[in-house]
Amino acid sequence: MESIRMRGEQELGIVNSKDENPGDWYAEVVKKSEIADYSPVGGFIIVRPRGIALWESIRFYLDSWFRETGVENAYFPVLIPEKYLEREKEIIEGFDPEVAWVTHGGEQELGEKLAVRPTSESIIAPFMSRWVRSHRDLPLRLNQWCSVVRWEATETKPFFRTKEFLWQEGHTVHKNKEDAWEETMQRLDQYERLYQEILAIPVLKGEKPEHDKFPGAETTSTVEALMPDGKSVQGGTSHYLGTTFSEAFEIEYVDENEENQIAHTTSWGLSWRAIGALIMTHSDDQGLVLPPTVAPEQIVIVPIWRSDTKQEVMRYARDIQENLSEYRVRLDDRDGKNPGFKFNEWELKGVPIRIEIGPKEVKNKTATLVHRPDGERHLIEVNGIGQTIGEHLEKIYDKLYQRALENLQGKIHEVKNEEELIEKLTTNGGYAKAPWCGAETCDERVKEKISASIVMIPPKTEGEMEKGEECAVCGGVAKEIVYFAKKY
RNA sequence: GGGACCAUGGGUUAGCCUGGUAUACUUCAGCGUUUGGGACGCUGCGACCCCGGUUCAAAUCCGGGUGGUCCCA
Repeated sequence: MESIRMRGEQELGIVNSKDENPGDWYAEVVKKSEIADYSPVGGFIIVRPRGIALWESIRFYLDSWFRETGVENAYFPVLIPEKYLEREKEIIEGFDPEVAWVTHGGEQELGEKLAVRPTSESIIAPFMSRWVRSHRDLPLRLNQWCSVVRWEATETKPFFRTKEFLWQEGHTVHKNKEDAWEETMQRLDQYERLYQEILAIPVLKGEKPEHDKFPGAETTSTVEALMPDGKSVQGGTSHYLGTTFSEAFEIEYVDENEENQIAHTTSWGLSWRAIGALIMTHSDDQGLVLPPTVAPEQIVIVPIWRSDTKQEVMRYARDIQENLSEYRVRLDDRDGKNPGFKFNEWELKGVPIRIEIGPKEVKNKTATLVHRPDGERHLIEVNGIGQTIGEHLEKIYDKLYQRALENLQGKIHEVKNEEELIEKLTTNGGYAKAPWCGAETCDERVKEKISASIVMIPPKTEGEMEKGEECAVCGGVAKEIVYFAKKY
């Protein structure tokens, strides 16, 4: 970093520091690593191929897990008639302020305005109602990969908060509460798995408090990820909707005893915010850092030659490239760019492993291998390189996960009163684990004071609360332990 | 919901206070020389966020937008 600055006026790499200037740093990483650009319309972004590649990886894993567990993909239209949206009272109340409306087709004003979907319950539920007749039709599990629009006035940030975002939304119908609840938890577990096994980010699972549920939901469950700056990201949510939507849209079935029954539904979604969490968690002042699981290139080979050695170096490098064909590997054979330039460029773009090939490596039948996250170097035998690389990729993944885990573990603070809560969250960030009475006003009060709020209520199995505990905010009788945090 | 700062070729930037021909580096393209941590020479392309006002004259001053970043609630 210093060396780049001292080199003079040229500025190709990242100049903002993640610690000192996280906002500018994030914007700079996103743009210079060719992940995304800003759109001319505020709050929208243009996602470039390297960015979409990340989304496609996420999609690939999640989609295959969904399929393995009985989910089918479908597609519903982007425009929803106002009447449909209005059928479920809480949906319209919850989303009304941020719905974008289509009022014209060409110059012609429409008879009924059409909502650009902020979520699709209200267009999917009526069709589920038509398709579900018998208990034999259940469970019905549909998912769609699409974008939704929420016209939030608040400040936007690429991937974390954009007016349009890509996501998947799953919608299911079940016979009873038990089945629906199981579904909700299964999807939440899959989100947890995505973060922990694919994105190298540890998460906490829990429920949202009553006043922060998805509109119309009985319960909203969440996976929360902690960013290095101490703010929490809601990484994915899974809702048990009870019979709210079944009642509004008449999703009923005939059971084994020929009795009419009301169905129970769920919905669950994960958006490209996961990409934001990914970038924010691992990247550094050199640029992007990606786990091998999602990196568009897992390995880059940089040949280093002089005119008299060029031919043999290049031949050797190509051999290695072929030996590594089971991985996503790129040979950077550009002329006119020297190795140092290439090193920096691929570090900026987050390629997990760099292989340096020069005359020395050719002579000794070796390869020099460098880990992106920390510059760790290894001189390895070219013999069996495929397997060796596999081991190193795993090592890199573990390094990233471990680092993120340490950040998380060091930032969960148990607090007993408001003073401690404020002190911990304003100085350290992270989570303040506190007893809470259940009143929204207490959450509001913390929000007004330090703009932190309850991000989740952990499962009851985690740390039973002692009898007679007091709410950390108002001192009243505490009902449960909750996690407060500042959030993205 | 309130406030602060910012906007000049693809990127970084000088000029703005004190109005007059816009500076440099880099990227990019071409040619040649080059390659173990951001090489060099020559040639070329390329910009004052938008709308309005003041003025003989606006990148510069004034007003209003739009976009971005941050802080507070």
